[in-house]
Amino acid sequence: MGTSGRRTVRDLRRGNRAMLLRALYFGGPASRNELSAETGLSPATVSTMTGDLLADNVIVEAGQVDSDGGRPRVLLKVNPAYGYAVGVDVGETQVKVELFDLEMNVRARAHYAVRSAKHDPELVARHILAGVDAVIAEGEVPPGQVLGVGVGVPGIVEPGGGGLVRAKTFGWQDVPLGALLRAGTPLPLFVDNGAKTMGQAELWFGSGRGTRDAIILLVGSGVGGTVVTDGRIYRGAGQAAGEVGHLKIVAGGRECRCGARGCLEAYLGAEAILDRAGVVADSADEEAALARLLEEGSPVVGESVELLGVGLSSLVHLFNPERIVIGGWAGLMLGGRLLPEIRAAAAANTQAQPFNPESVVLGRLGPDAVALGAATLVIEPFFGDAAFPACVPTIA
Amino acid sequence: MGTSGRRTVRDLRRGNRAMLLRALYFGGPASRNELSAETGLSPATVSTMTGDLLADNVIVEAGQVDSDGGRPRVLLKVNPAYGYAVGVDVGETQVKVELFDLEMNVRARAHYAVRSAKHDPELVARHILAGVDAVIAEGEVPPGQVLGVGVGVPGIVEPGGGGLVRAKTFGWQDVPLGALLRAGTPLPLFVDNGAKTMGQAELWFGSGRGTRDAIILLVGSGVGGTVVTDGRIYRGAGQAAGEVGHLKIVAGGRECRCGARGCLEAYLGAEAILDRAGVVADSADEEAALARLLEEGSPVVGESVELLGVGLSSLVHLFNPERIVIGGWAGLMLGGRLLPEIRAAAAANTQAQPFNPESVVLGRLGPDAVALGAATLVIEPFFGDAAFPACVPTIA
DNA sequence: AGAACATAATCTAAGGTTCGAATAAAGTCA
DNA sequence: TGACTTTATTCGAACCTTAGATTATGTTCT
Repeated sequence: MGTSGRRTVRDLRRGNRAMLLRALYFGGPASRNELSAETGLSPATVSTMTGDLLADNVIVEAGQVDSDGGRPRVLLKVNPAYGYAVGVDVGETQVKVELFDLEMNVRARAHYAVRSAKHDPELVARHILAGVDAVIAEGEVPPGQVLGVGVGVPGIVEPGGGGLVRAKTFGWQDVPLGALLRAGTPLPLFVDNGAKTMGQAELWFGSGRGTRDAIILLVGSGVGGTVVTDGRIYRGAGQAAGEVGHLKIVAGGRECRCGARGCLEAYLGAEAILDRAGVVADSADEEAALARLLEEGSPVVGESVELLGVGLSSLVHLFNPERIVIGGWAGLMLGGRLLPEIRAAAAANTQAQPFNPESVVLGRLGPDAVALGAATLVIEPFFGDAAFPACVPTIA
Repeated sequence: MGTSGRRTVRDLRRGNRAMLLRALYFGGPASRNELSAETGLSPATVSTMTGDLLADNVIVEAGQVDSDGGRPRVLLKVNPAYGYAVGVDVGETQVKVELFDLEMNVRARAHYAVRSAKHDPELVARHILAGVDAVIAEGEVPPGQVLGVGVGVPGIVEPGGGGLVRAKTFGWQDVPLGALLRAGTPLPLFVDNGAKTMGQAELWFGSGRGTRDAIILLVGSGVGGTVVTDGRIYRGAGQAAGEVGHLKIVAGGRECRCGARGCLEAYLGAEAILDRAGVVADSADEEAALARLLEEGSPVVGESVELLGVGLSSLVHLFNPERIVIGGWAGLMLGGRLLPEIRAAAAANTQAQPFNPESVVLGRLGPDAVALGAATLVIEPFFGDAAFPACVPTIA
C-alpha cells in the first residue's frame, strides 16, 4: 500500500524545486553554493534552477557577501513581493484578518468584533469576506498576486475539501464555512483548526523551529494542540488529531464542556481554572481574572501546574517529542511564572523513558499566531513536497 | 528544512522499484497490467522493471489468469525463496527464534526457556545466537540467503544504531544487546521494542492491514503499543514513542512499576488487574488467574473496561486513528468477551470528535506476532521507501 | 599596475529515466 | 481460417541531473 513517491522525471524536478525553495525560505538568504551544500543538489542544477526561479520572479538577489579571495557570492532569497497571503483568525470575541507578504510581514489588518456567545456563521463569513477585500485594498496589492486565504477556526474541520466545521463549544454544528466563503471569493481557500494554524506558526517561525517531532499546546480559554511528526502537522485519519484538550487526565473526573469527564480542558483552560477557583468571569475578563489568581498564589494554580505536568507526561510517552511548546495567552501567563514547576511536574510523571525537562519551552509568538499560521496554509503548497499531500485541502 | 526527497534520476528508479515491490508484496500476485494501474507507472516502465526484477530473481511468475478474449495475463509475485528473515521474541519467560521466508511462512523454530525474573543479558544473547544458527540449519537455507535478524525486546531501544536497551521492568538498564549480538553474527541486525514489532505484524498482516493511521495496543502482563502514522510506525525523536502503557489516566492514582502514578499500566495489564483484584499470581499463572477473574465476573473487570475506554478515548483525541487494534493475550482475553463494552466505554468518553466504535477491533495474530513482526524489520528496507529512513536502524 | 591565484557561477556533453506510440504475442470466437 | 481482443515489449522522444571544462569576478603578491 502507499502509492506514494515520485514517478516521473518531471516530478523529480518539481520536488527538487520545492526543496530548494524551502531551503531558501527557511535558511534565509543564501548563495547558490550554500544551497548546493544544503540541498545536496549539484551546483549545476542549482544554477539552472535558480535561473528559472529568478525568471519566474519567485526569488530575487539579495546583495552579495564579501569574498575572501575569489568571486563574491551573490545571495538569493524568496521574493517577498512575489505574492501575498491572507490569514484569518476566527476567535471567540473577534474576527481578525491580516495580509502578509511572503516574508510574513503584516501589510494590512482588519478586525471585526463579534458579540460573544453569538457566532452566526453567515455573519462570520461576511466579516471574513469583507476583511479580505479590506486588507487587499489597504495593502495596495496588485490583484492576482494574492495567493489565497487561510482561515483558522475553532473546532474540527471535516476532511473532504468542503470546509465543514464542527465546533460544539463555539455553537457551530456542521457549519459549511468553506462553502459560505467559496460563494464570496474566487481566491484559493484553506480552512483549518485554529490551534493547528497557531502550531504551524510556532513550528515555522517560533519556538518549534527546526524540530521534526514536536507538540505545540495552545492554552487559552480552552486547550488545543498541534502534533508535529516528521516535520509536518499530523492530522490523523479525519483531520481531527491533536485534540489535546480532550486528553483524559482523571478518569471519571470533572465534566468537560464536551460532555465527557476528566478532560484536560476540564481542568486547565482559563475558563476551567477560574471555575475551579470559584471565580465568575466573562470571557472578556478572563485575562485579568487569571492574572489575579496567579498573583494571589491560589492553590488552584498549583494544582493546575501538577495536572498540566500529568498531561505533558502522557504526551511525552505517546509522542516522544523533541520539544513541547506551550502557547496561548493563558499558557504563556502560566508558563511565564511557573515554567520550572511545570517542567518538574512533567518530569516527575515521566519515569518510563528519557525526558529532558528543558524540552518544554514557551511559545515565542503572540496571540496573532493564529492568523499568521493560517496564512502559512496558503504558501505551504508552494514549498511543500507534492509527494506529501497531507496538508489542508483547498476548498473546492 | 528537511533535505528529504529524491534528487537524481537513479533515486527515482530505486523509489519506483520499491513501490512496485510493495504493490506486489501486499497486493498479492498481480499482472503487469494491474501493477501499472496500481502504481501509476506506465506499462512500458512496469515491463522493463519487472524484467529486471525477474532477472534478479526477486520476483517470479505465478501462473496465469484465463483471458476473456485476449492474451492471458501472467501473474507475478515476490519470490518467497529469494531470501529469509529471522525473527526473535525476547519475552518474560522465553526466547523465541523463528525463521521465515518472504511470504512469512515459518520454516523453523527454536525456543529457550528463561528462568523468570532473571534475564541475564549475556545469556539471552547466547540464546538468540544459538537460535539463529539452529533455525538456519533446521530450515536448510542456503547461506547468504538470510537477509538478517530482527529482535523484539521489552523496553526502549535507544536510537543511534547501537541497540542499547532500557527495560526497567525487565531488569535491563542500558543493556548493549546490539553489541552483544553483533559480536556473534555477521548478519544484519535490527533491534526494536517488542510491542512495536507486534504492531508492525498486525499492521502488515493482521487487523491493521490497509490502514494508514492506526494504533495497536499490546495488553499482556503489562501494556505496550504502536502508533501508525501515514502508514508507518511512528517512533518519535528518540525511538520511544507509543508507550501507551504510561499514558496517565488517573492523576495521582495508583503507583506504576515505572515509578510514576496513574499510568494505564498501573490499572490495565494482567499484572495490574490481578493485583487490583487482590489475586496473587506468578507470571506463569497469570493467564489462568485472569481467566478465572473474567469467569467470576469480578467488579475489577468492569472497572478495567471503563478505564480502558478512558485510555482509548485519549488515544482517539490525540491520534484520530482510522482503527484501533487490541492485541496481546490479556487484551484478546478481555476483548474476546467484552468488546462491545469496551467500544461503549470509549465512545462515552469521546464526545469532542467523530468516533466510530467499530473502529476498535481485536488483533488477528496470536502471541507469535512479536517474532513475526521482528522479522518484518529485516525485509522492510527492501520494500521501504529510501526517502523515509525512519525505520529501525541496522546495528552497526 | 600587472600577474597569479582563488572562488563562484555557467555551459556542454553524457548517462539515465519514464512515457507515448507502434509493434509483437497469445488468446477467444464466429 | 480469419477477425478481433487483450497483454506485453520495443523504440524514439523528451527531460533531468551530473561531472568536468569554462567563464566571471574578485583578492593578493610582486
